[in-house]
Amino acid sequence: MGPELKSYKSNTRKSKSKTRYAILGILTHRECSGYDIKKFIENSIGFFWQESFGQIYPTLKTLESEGKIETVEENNGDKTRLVHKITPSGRKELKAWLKLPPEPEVIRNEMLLKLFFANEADPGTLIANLKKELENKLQILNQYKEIQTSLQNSPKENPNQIFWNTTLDYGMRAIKMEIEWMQETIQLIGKNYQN
Amino acid sequence: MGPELKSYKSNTRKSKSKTRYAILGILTHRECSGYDIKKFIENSIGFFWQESFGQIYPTLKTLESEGKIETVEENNGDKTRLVHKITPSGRKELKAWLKLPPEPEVIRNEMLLKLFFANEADPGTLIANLKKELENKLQILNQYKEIQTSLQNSPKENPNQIFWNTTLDYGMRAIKMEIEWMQETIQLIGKNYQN
DNA sequence: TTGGACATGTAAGCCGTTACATGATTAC
DNA sequence: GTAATCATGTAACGGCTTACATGTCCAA
Repeated sequence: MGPELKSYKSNTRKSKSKTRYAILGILTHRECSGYDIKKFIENSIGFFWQESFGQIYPTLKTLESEGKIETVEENNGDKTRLVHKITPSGRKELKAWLKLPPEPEVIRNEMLLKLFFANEADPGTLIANLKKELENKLQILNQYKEIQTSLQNSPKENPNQIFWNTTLDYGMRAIKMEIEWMQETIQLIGKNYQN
Repeated sequence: MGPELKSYKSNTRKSKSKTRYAILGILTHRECSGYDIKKFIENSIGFFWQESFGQIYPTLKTLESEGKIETVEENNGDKTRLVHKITPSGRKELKAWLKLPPEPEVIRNEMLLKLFFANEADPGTLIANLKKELENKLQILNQYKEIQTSLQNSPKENPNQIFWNTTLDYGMRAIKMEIEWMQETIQLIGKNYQN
């Protein structure tokens, strides 16, 4: 029973997974089931953050065992929902994480990789794929507009509003930049092949 | 010795790793050692693609065993370099991959995740972190200018030039967009806290 | 009655970083 | 002489997607 049994673990977390923080953050907003969390992610932060059930459910178990959340079974009829609430300890951990500067991201953009090597590609397919990609981005822009609506439908006086707006603004700018770049790039490359 | 021994494997590749294509693409440009490949990635496509030695060396072995590249030992003195060349079979696989539309990316932006939950954050730290991030981005913009120089120092008549330029143009636009967004967001949030 | 949404979970297996191991050469 | 760069590799481990498994409720 020496001091090595004390949880010095909490100071030395080397885990890189941020799933727990995404969950804790959502639970500050409202109590949720795992299923709700997935839905919330999809229609609010889905354009810059994704989680699968395979991550969410086990993480919820872990968070409960650590006392960061409290889980209550909610029954109506035969149907069971596990509703999770953040605890003071969980909120503390979230706040501590929010203070840390974000870690550098590993970025992998397959479209750019293909374009970089496009001298080996078939010109017709290249341009067709870029146009397809442009269509995708235009559709995504529409999805953003839906998220915008969904975020603005939250109650007035929502103290999150300014942060949700700036976050979404980032996404809007990013997608618009991509659309402009694609339109110009398709033109430029098309012109290049005509000569 | 039935037909099941034939390499139908090549049609059913389920692997998601694109390391092999990055390597094959680079080897169309020039023959390289694994070390060279890492360097090339760092100072040309590093802003949208990263690979570690732990991926590169084993993938080179695999590619050689599949006949997609040929490896020759180059000795001077005690020093040994393994120089890899792409084979016709390797080039064929690269071309086939280039035809496929890029797969949807999983995007995870920790900065945006933190901003989204920033109502739980300490305002001072939040703004300090955003400013730090802005400094990072300004530095990255400078790195892009170095890559620009490095890419333009390739021999004239480089048929890759147009693709390298458009790729870099994407990066430049992206980073400029981020810088503008950060400057405005820092202002906006700062103003918000004063009231 | 059938499909879709709600709801929770597990397990396999790939992917990729990181740390480790080793050694030569070059520049200061 | 010593630090940085060149050079090649392996192994552990964690992270995450995907597929699978199971069952309810509701609407068309």
